[in-house]
Formats: sequence, structure tokens, C-alpha cells
Amino acid sequence: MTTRTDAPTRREQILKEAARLFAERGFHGVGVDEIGAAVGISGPGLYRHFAGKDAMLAELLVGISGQLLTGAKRRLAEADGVPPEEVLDSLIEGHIDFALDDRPLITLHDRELDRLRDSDRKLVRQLQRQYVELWVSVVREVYPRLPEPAARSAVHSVFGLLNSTPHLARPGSLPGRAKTAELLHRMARGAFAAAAQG
Amino acid sequence: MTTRTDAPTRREQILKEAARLFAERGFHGVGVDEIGAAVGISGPGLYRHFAGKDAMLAELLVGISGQLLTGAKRRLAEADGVPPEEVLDSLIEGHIDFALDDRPLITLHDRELDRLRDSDRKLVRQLQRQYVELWVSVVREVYPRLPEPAARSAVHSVFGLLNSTPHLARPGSLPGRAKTAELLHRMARGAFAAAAQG
DNA sequence: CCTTCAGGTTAACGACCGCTAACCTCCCTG
DNA sequence: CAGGGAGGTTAGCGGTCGTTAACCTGAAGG
Repeated sequence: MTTRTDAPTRREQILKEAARLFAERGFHGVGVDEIGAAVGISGPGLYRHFAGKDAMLAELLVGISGQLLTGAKRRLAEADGVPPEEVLDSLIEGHIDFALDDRPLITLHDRELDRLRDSDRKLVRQLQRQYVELWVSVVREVYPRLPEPAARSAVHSVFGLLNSTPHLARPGSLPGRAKTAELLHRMARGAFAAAAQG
Repeated sequence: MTTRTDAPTRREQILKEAARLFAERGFHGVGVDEIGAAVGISGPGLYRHFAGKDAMLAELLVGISGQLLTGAKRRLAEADGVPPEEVLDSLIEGHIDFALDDRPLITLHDRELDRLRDSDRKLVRQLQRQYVELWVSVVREVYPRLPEPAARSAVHSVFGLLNSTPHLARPGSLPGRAKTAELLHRMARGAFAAAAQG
């Protein structure tokens, strides 16, 4: 874990608020003035930190995809000799942590991809594909009888399940973060198990 | 089943194309000229059929929510004396049919709700809530030991799972509609079962 | 045959939005 | 203590977009 104690840079503030606003009202629904206002500067001041509105979205989406992939790779690298069931649990846990802690990013991740420049979109898709394939390989180790296309569909569907956290009640009303994480984890495992039981 | 054989009205054409475009590029990302062009008329001609762009989105979202709720109510009404497991299967089947046959609508359904006028948004949310509560009650009949908050979370998560169909490969490359529907169905049941196994 | 009206058309207006230009003001550093 | 860059500011330009206005046309109906 690389925990940070130092204050966030202005750039990071902007990205965080932009993510929240984009998730709430959509990329085209948010003006640069609003993003600026959210961090206490106004409008064109943002251009001291980013080339443009598109660049903010690109950095957010590339960051998310990269972070997910990097985390998954790390988990896989650390799992030498560990039974595949536990590796899958680790992947699920990592994804749930992300979905619960960075809901706006999860929302953006599958919602605003098409608003990117071609090159950025290709990069993000490539990272996403690697992430999916990594999951598929682990799932097929746990359930060798599951054909690859079905495994891939199952992985996408489980992502849909785990990424449903933004639709869950506003933080506070749900049975607590730990309970929610555990429920999601169990459901994901149950879904995979059922998928394999063809 | 109320199958239609007559040609779609211009209004319906517009709604269908608008749904596709909104799903592809987002509500704010589509201009009225594009919607018009998609049905062979241009721009302001749309205003002979709708009060404005907002009205199209509103009609789409209210329509989706209402259709889902109506279908679920019908399934429940037809299930007198049927074991709750089969009722749940019927609900799942209905939702999968919708998700597979109307992907753009499913996409819009949880993506552009916030772009609605207050009154329309309240209506849609009310319909959605009724739909969720209907599922919750059936789920709790099948799994009486599952507490209500957990059941509600589980239902939302399963919706996420079932609504993942737009992310599945373009039609044709996946293992066939029937196979996909069956896989999704199995996973949904597995997810619920695992949720109940606290 | 004239009227009416549904369903189009193009022109244009007003608002908004992303972005640039020009300028200001600290604070750091040689 | 000069000066220069980092990080703001406001004014404003150019383009886009939703919407309205004004006009046209073909088919139905008395």
C-alpha cells in the first residue's frame, strides 16, 4: 500500500472534482466554469493545469484503467503457489475496494469512454482488455470446464455486478462498507460458480 | 404478447433512433439535427412530433420503467400458486429478454436519468422503486433468511449483472442469444443464492 | 375546386460553451 | 532587490445547439 499523507496537488483536486461532476451530469453536461468553481478557481484557470476538458477526461479514464490493471497484475505476481480460488478472491476484493472507494470513477469508466479522442480511447480499451483477459485466465483456472467465451461473458457480467455500487443507497444507509463488500464478494463468487455449472 | 405487424409510426421511428444515439454518445452529445437525419427528416421537423429534445428522453425513460414494471406485475399476477422459485425465474427471464432485445434502452435507463426534468425524474424513480420492491419481495420469499436491506442490495447488483449485456461483444460474436440468456440466468440465480448464504 | 391541416422545409436568433488573449500578482531565486 | 515564472484574473471570440418563425406542399374532405 502506498498511502499518502501530503496534501493533494491542485491538479489532483481538479481531477477529483471533475470526476465527480462528470459522473453526476455527464461529460458534455459539465462546463469548465463549474469544474473551476469546484476547486475555488474560475474557468480558464484550469488551462494552467490541463490542455483542455478532453485532457481531464482522458487522464481520468487512462488512470482508472491503468490502476485497475496494475493492481491486478500485482495481485497475480504476489500469488505464487497460491491456489487459484484465492487469487480470484484477491482480484474480486481489489475490484470491490475500487468500486466502493471511487464510485465516480467507476461510473465514468463505462459511461464516457466514447467521448475520448481515438488514440486515448484505444489505449483505454487496450488496458481494459488486458484486465479482462487477466480475470478470464484466473477464472478458467478455477473452473477449467468453463469455455473461454462463456468465461469472458461471465467476467463482464460480474463487473456489472460489482460496478453496481453507485446504484446502491447513498453511503450511510447501507449496512456498512464491510458488510456490503462481503455481500458483493459472495455474490460474485456465486455468479462464477453458477456460470461454470453448465 | 401484443405483437405488432403494422408499420411503426414516425414518432416511434424517432424514439428508436434517439434511443440508439443517446446510448451511443450521451444525451448532450447528440444534436437534434442528427436525430432528424437518422429518420430522414432534418432538425426542426422533429418539433412536429415532440415538444423538445427533453421530451424525447423523458418519454423513453418513462416508457422503459413502465414497461419493466408492467411486465413484472403481469408475471406476478399470472403466478398464483406457483412456487416462488419459478416466479423469480420468470422475473429474471423477463429482465434478460429486455436487456438483450433493447440494449440502447437498458443503457439509457441507468445513465441519463439525471438529465430529466424534476417531475419526470421523480416519476421514473418511483416506477423503478416499485420494480425493485417487487423483486425484493419475491427474493425474500425464496430466501426468507435474507434480511431486507441485503436483499435490496442484491437485487440492485443482479440488475447490474443483467444490464451488462451492452458490454458483451457485438451481436454475432457471442455464443448465441439463447446461450447468453441461459448463462445470465444461471449467474443471477447463483448470485442470489450466494447472497442468501450469509 | 377550394380549404385545411399534417408534416415538412430553411433561416435565423439567443444562449451557452470551450478556449485564447491579455494582464496581474505573488513568491522564489540569483 | 531585480526579475521571472507559476498560477491566477476578466474580456471576448467563434462555433454549436435547441428552439422558433415563416413558409411550402400534397393529400383528404365537403
